[in-house]
Amino acid sequence: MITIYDIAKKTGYSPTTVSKVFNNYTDVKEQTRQTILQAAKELGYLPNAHARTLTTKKSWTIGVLFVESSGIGMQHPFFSAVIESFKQVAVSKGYALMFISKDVGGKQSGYLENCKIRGVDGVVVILSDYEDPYFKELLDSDIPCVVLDYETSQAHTLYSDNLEGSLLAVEYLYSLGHRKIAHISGGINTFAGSKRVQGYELAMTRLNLETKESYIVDSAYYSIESGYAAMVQILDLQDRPTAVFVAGDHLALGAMRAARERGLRIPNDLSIVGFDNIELSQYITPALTTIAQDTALMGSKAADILIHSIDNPSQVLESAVLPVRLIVRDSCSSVTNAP
Amino acid sequence: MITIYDIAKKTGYSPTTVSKVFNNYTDVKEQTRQTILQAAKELGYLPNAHARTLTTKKSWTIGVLFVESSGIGMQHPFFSAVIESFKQVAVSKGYALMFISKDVGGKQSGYLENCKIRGVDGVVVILSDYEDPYFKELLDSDIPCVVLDYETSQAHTLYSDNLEGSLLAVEYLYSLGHRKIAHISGGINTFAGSKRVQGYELAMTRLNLETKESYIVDSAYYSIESGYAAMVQILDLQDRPTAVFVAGDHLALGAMRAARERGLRIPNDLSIVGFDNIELSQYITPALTTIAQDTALMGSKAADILIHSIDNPSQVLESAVLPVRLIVRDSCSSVTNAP
DNA sequence: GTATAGTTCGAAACCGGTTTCGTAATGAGG
DNA sequence: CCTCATTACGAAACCGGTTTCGAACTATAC
Repeated sequence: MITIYDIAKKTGYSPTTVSKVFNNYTDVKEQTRQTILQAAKELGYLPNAHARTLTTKKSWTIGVLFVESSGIGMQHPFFSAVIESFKQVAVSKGYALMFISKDVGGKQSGYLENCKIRGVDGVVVILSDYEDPYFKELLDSDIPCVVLDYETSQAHTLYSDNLEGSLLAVEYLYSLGHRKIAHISGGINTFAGSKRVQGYELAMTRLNLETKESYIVDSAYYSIESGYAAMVQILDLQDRPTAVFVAGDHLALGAMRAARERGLRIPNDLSIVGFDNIELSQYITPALTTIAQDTALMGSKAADILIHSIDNPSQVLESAVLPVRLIVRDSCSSVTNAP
Repeated sequence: MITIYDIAKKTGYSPTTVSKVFNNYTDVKEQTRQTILQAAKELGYLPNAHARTLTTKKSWTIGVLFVESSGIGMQHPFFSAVIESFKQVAVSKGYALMFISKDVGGKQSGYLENCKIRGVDGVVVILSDYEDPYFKELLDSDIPCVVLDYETSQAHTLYSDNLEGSLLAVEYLYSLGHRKIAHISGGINTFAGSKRVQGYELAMTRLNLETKESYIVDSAYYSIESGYAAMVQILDLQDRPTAVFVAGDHLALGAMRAARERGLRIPNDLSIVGFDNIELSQYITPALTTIAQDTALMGSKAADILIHSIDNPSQVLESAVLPVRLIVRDSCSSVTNAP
């Protein structure tokens, strides 16, 4: 491995001067700078990030804390879309992304511990379970964090306007003539899930619609199976709804399947609105009407906030709620006048 | 930050001895070991990975080189599934994953350069374009690499039996009575794509079926749009096939849409077999019959191979081809006897 | 009591950089 | 020609660990 000492030896300058060249110090003559740069190129010198980090305390590494309960991890389309967008701006600013896990080498140790050992400059957090004590431990620390899809006063936060999304969905169904609108929730124990339920309830009362308790069925996960089970429950109702607002596209997929198996046609017999606008939603039949989150914006904005916070360790916490939009496709129809 | 020097000061032992405790040296008395461990716990000591890496030359970090041409990166379901599985075993063995990018801080520099600067112990590579000169540069280096979905004599490799997959697909269609079977390729410039074409051709000749040139249409990417365009081309053919083996599920999605828009019913008028078994494929209607790769196995095996290669830097290159299997769903039907 | 072997510990060098601070060389001004 | 301010450079300490090697100390054998 070529070090600055090798360059120093070759050029006759000291390691100090060589270091200064790479750090753009002004107190080095232009000519010597060129000489050193030239020698570095000839020798194929590459800086050693670990050595630099050791002295500067800056690793140019951002930790990615990215866990979701079902364990599919990176395969989760929403999560991975956000991280991909995050990564692009982080890389452009010189940071590398490193996955943070709970245990290192088989030994359980916690996220914070890992972050400290690895010396990350900041962490972007995207979890499905924000009750995790190891996550809280990280939050309580002084490592800059931006947490997504969650609300807390302890870190920078960024989330979509889930409430508004629910309003859009329910109002849209209302505008189509639906009055009996049910909701399949994505788990009120999750931040987004609870916001979406809230939004549903708010919309219903605003529209002067009765919010029956039986019309809200809570599914534990955002999985297709959960959606299926939830829809079965709804279809067994005495007073069946004409439309269902489902808190996630995966859930909606399962819900649609359940409806179909019961012989219901979508959208003719039952209208469905999803949430998330995952890639699949446009390719299924009928294409799913859904609420889209701006994952690209969330990722890039998260990176901006985090990096800014790393550069300026001020106390002010930034927080933003991102706009959502309704994407109308084919899974909803006007309610017929026929009984 | 608490260092071993702090522990040394507190316990009265030397930093050397403290270090030895954490590295399980045998020449330290059990009692002093306990004393030091106790002090470490009380002080909240955490090792500094960068300092350790600096001397040991081992970073306990594995680089993830993960790019695909359409730029969706992590959102690619196959890629992300493999990496997720890879990550699990890597983490369990004490490694952290770090994304390797081509440029650092806006400056283009190449993968190899990044790997060296960051001092990764090895790299797992999964690309759609293996012609990238920066990738070749990495291959030529002495950094342990395991490359997925590709074949090369310069690194450990791991890929699915694409050829066999094509055979399975075509033979299945044949068994259903199809004789006019077309193929939408996923780009012969990609490793998997070319293998799948080869497999298609091999199957056709084995079955004594004529392989018309017009029956193979090459699509540049594995995108839905490409599949759509390719299918349009096929449907314009004089002698239209009764079945199409499509080299990717995304392509198949586009192909199915094109067929549907032309008024063809699947599977009644046209049978389709896909490749990859992405999550969507089971939820579309008709559910897609496809060839499944074992992504979990690929990821975990890749990790095993790479880590073994890091631990034993021998010259022998491992290579494995992973089994695929046909997943029969609803997108194929027997060919009718009617003309 | 001495020789020998085994146990336990620490001094010091090293990994590859950064940064402070001092100094020599250079140039400007009078 | 002398003073003073700049400019250009380097010695040395430091970041937080690891590792070699020698020394001191203890235990065992004779």
